[in-house]
Amino acid sequence: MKRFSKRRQCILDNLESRKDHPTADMVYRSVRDQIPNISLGTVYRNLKDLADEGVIISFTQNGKEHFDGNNHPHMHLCCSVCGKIEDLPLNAEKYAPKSDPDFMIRNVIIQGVCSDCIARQTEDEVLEA
Amino acid sequence: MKRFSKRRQCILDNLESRKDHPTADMVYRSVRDQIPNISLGTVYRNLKDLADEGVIISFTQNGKEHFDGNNHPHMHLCCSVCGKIEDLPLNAEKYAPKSDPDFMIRNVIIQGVCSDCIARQTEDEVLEA
DNA sequence: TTAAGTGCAAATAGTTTGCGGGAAG
DNA sequence: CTTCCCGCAAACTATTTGCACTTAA
Repeated sequence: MKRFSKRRQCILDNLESRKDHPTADMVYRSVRDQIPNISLGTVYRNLKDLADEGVIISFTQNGKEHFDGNNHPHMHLCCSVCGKIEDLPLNAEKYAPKSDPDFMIRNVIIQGVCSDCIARQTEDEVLEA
Repeated sequence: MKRFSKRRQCILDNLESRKDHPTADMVYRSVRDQIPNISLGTVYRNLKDLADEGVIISFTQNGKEHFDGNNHPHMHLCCSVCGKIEDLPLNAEKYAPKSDPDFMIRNVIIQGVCSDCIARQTEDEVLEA
């Protein structure tokens, strides 16, 4: 049976209290304030368990796994240039796939380039010319 | 200037001709039929370049990068249990994020559990009880 | 008491990169 | 020629895991 360990609780509290979308390493560094001898492996193990149980959300961006303690249905807008991750409200009906209407949606990720980075890229091209 | 190398062309052709969403290793194994001495590093390099140029799409699922030669706007429905990846039509206008209407959408990923896996999980729970 | 959790360090998996040789323009 | 591309193997990064020891229940 799953236990209610101090570390697990601390990791979950940390994740739920922040509004960014940290990686395992970011959670590790933050949680050491409260539990200085916690190990990175433990952080990875607990985050993985919590994600498998559906308590938290996880998704990969730029080769790194990011975690989100907010498990209300919402979307993630991700800019592949600057790496910014932003929350968006989710209209679940809108996304319900016709091919599998019972598909249980856990997370929706919109990947692309944000308007700031589009502007920056256009500038760069002008400079090159 | 970017060259039009035989390997790059072969990798792109391979990707465009298939309707699955292969990993670098899957492309590598398939492309060796035509170019037996091609190296895995070359496949990685070219896939990365093509993705950076926006010629192909890439996204990470279950810790592995998947590639898609179909760059018409569409979504990916991904089951985190069985790993199935399915294409869905996308109406880009409809999904334009309100917080950044000019955001250039490259890919939309819907993560969750497909109905087959939901059914299988329910079965398992009955067996456990 | 005892099964689950943890720290530590080693192992793994996927991907990237430096370099000398090879090919395209 | 000269610049980019490739094969190869080593390097790197993020993540997982085995084991002896703790801790929650």
